Amino acid sequence: MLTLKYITENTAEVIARLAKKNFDGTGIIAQVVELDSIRKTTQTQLDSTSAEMNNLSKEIGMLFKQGKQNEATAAKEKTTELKETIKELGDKLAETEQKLNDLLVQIPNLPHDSVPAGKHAEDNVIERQGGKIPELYDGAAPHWDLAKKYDLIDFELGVKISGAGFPVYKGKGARLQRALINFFLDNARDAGYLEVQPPYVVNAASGYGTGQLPDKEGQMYHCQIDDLYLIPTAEVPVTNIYRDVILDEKDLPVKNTAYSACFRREAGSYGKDVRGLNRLHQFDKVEIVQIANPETSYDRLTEMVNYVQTLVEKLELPWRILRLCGGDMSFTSALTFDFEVYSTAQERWLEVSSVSNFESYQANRLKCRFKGADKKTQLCHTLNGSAMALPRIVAALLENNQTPEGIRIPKALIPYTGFDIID
RNA sequence: GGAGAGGUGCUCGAGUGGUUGAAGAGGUACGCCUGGAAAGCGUAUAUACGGUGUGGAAUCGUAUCGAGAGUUCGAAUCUCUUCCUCUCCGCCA
Repeated sequence: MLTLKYITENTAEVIARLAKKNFDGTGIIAQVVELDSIRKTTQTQLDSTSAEMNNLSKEIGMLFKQGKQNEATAAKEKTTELKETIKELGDKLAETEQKLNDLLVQIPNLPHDSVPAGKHAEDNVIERQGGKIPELYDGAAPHWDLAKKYDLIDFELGVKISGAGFPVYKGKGARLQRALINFFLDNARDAGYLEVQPPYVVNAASGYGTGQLPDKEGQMYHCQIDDLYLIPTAEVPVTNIYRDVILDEKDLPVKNTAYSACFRREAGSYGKDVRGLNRLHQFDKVEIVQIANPETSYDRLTEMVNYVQTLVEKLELPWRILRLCGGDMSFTSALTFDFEVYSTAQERWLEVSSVSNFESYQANRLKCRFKGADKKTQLCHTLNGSAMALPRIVAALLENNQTPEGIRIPKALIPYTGFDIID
């Protein structure tokens, strides 16, 4: 969330910038400002009353030590009123802070200046593109047909075992998955990311830390008995490594990568968007995360985007990078680039990666800070990106590389698959 | 799952009701000392919020000894709840 201080010191600017995200902040910001001033005066009153109480307690202690029982007992009587005041002020402060927090979590992150205005996906700006869209032979098929033809993925079997959206990968289909995971992890390692294996279930505190809770609770699977959530992305456990942590400035940027299965309930999505591998309840993804110095976080973002670009290039897929407009960006992001690859048989672009700078929005919730030479602690910037999500990559690989003889594997991937064609 | 022990600052470790934000040690930083280094000596070394205040600073108050609630004039110290760790037993990939 945004910091209270920034909001109250830059109200006009905050409201103006929120408008780019199509968020009318006029009312809520006014409420925040008012509650904050109540909070401050209450805090001041509480502090001075507590100070009075502390002094009185010390006096009483001294009096008892000196054996002046009567004076001590007399002094005790004075504390009753103070106690009540402290209780009242404390309750008021807690209540005010709760209200403030409830408001703050409803305010989205401020978009970066370079974010284009716009309301929908059509308003996103194509940053650059590359690769070649192949011409398919007569009789070329969408990936769900190819998956069946070559017995790579069994969607019906997944329905029997779990339900829709939980496919079973088989044979070369399963090996292709494993190859891609290793390919992505090895590349990330070579790019300087430390590989970590995080838990796939997280507690509520972690969900709050990265912003899935409280508003997007319905998107995660919840194990009620243990009050744990299945992760929708490795971003959640990996970023939460740095919750309540004060890093040393010289250790920045922190670069982590992780493979994980991801679980998303995605309630209410039906139709062609969810056909085949386009949208699943469980899928595999390799994530990259950086914790950065605010001064250089946009350099880090560029670095991450360039890195992801090398992946789609090595996979020989037709790709393009979109700079998301204000209306299409996530709640928590300040600037997001989406990667899309072209799915030739479906004749549509598929989102395979989203790389974002959250600036201090997540870090504020996480309390992820760093301390530099000046001894001051300040919030880090957090960034993350998919590098990459497997299902749509697989969809595009199958469709774009199909030939009458079989599906050919891109060169860079062959050392990982151990085969060069699916036939 | 059963029985027991414990959770204190960057680390170790004292502390069973009263100037304890917290002894002592270690680590780290700066200074002194030295031809240089070690040793030695000195100083500093948490976070948040609030007040006063500044060019940067500084300074005062409040809170925090796993978390939450309670007893008390006063709690790291007592009570309750909860989370976690360790040891032994059981179960298990």
